[in-house]
Amino acid sequence: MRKLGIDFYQRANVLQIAKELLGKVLVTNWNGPDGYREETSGRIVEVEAYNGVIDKASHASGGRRTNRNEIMYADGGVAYVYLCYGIHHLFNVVTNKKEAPHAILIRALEPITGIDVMLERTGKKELDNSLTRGPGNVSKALGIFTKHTGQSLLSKTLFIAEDDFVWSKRELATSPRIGVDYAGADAKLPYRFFIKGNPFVSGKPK
DNA sequence: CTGACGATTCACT
DNA sequence: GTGAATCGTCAGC
Repeated sequence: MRKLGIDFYQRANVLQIAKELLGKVLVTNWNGPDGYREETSGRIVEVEAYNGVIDKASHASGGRRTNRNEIMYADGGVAYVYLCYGIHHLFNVVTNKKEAPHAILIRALEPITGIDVMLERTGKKELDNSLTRGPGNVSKALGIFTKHTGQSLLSKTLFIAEDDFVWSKRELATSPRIGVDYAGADAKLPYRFFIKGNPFVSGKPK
């Protein structure tokens, strides 16, 4: 496993980065209550790209800049985590350089390590598709909260890595983003990328 | 200070 | 398919 470097995140094409994130491994490694590290990780199978100030679906649409989304304007390679519906913590990867507010929402993972810890965090009894299906569930399973916003993705407790795993091209699918109907024409942009047929991908199958 | 609402999820009809 | 949960954020007064 090789941790992705800063250059991966700071490129200008957020759609390209989003596609490349499919198949990578998202890892958290927080200190557990007993002092031991609790590593949890999963392979990324669904993402959505948010393309800066020109993207009406983005929190940074039109150059909108608030205390909440300020971190989107930072140099790429950090986390943007915010609370949605007062319940769900949604985890995003900030990309591009300073002042270019690009972000990629991680929507689903296929669990790899720490499944027992994830079950504990989510209150589930056994592994099924719902454990890391959907952005709210991803954060819950990996123990990601709004307090982690701004944390470097090159840190020891939160990072993304690659191994030698590769998808076949046929498995890559594209669609409009979910839950962004307020964005007018931009709601139709094909900025959601996922692995066709993977059971952890959110939404109805096909 | 106030009110409206959201890049969602889940239980229920 | 419908609706509730739940609270920080933000625009407007």
